[in-house]
Amino acid sequence: MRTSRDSDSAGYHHGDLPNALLAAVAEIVEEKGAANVSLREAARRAGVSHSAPAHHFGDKEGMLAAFAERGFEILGREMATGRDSVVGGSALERLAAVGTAYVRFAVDCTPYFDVMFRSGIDTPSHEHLHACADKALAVLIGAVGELISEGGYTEADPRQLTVYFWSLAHGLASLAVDRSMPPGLDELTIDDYIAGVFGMSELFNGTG
Amino acid sequence: MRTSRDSDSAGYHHGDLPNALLAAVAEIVEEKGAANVSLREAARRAGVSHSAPAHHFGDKEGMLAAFAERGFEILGREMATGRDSVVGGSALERLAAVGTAYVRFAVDCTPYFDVMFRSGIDTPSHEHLHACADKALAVLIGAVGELISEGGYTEADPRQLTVYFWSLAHGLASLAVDRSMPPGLDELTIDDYIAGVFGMSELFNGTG
DNA sequence: GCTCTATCTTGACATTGTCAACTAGTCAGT
DNA sequence: ACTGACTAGTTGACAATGTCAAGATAGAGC
Repeated sequence: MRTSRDSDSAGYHHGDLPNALLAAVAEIVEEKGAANVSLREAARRAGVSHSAPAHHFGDKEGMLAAFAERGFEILGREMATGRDSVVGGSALERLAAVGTAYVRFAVDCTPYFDVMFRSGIDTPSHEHLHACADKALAVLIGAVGELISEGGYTEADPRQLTVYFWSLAHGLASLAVDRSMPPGLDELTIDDYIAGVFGMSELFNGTG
Repeated sequence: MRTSRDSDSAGYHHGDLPNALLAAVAEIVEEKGAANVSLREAARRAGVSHSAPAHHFGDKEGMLAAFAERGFEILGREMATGRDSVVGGSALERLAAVGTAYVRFAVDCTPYFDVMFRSGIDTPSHEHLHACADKALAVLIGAVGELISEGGYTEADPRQLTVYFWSLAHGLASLAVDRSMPPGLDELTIDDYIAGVFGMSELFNGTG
């Protein structure tokens, strides 16, 4: 009978309900914020009954967790792409590119960022989500590792350095996402701040 | 008739309902997370009817905004106290103390931090809240200003430097609050990371 | 006394998350 | 082709929530 769903997608009744639901989630977060996502609204937009989502995601947190997983996959890809786009550069430049990709992801894909980090979802309690998060962050950890081995920061604690860069990227991302800069600070663009913040890191010149 | 409310507090029926409600909010956020705060639950804990909160805070967001205002007041005080606790130190040391207070606030007063930054509340649309936020951040901005004037960073853009330190503090605070450090990173304590992250800043030695 | 106003209560309504029971397609094995 | 099992989705119900309108209550000012 193939309901209203138009075309090709394979599957049983709907076609590909999980994807349709997650697409709806993205819409809703964009329109009304991560706090106002509801299972029923997502179901409505996907054209199914109000309790269909539960069969795929269990409950509301499950749906948000699935959405967040996609976010971490995208984030990981973007960071890797950023890193690889630096050819012939230093380890510090590659690390800055990873950080830049992190912030750009938050700004360009705010719905994902919001659900991943600011929706109150308990990441560690969702096994697969937790693994996705670790996998994405491995890109950043790897870039820090390269900085240590190639950049001569042999005395630095890799954990400290990782948290330093991660904090920098995550903090700037958070500030950029809710554009509530104090007066005077909103004159510069996000890109200015990205360049400025990661440019500061260039003051590290192997003396650490 | 003075209902169940026991003692001294002044006022009409309840005594001091706004304070009682905000105290209830703190409890609820601590127990069930910022996403699970409800007007009715707060009313229940304060011993009033389910729609009493609306008369003080308008709606749910209004209640969270009032709670967040308190958070910004505390945060501002804590940062100022941190700054003033450094006697005879450099501007950079005072700035590091401000940042440390920021992170400690997030860790020690997580309910406030969560509602202020991660509850989906739209700060700019709440005038008084916005002012409170600006006032608190003025402490950080001031400390950056001192760094520039006293520390010899005359070529640095104060906006860039502010966002740099703010990102660092806010990012570490966020990471610390949801303790989802990747494997290996959770061996160090929050205090280790605070010291490490703000210690990196000491690599800035007036050459910027 | 009386009125006025701030404070709080009651009752209602639509929306939500979740659960149990049910229906409808689809496939494997015979 | 028939049966049974399984997957996908529906229907109906329930308690909880945010919000609104209307009423009740208590203190202030006169």
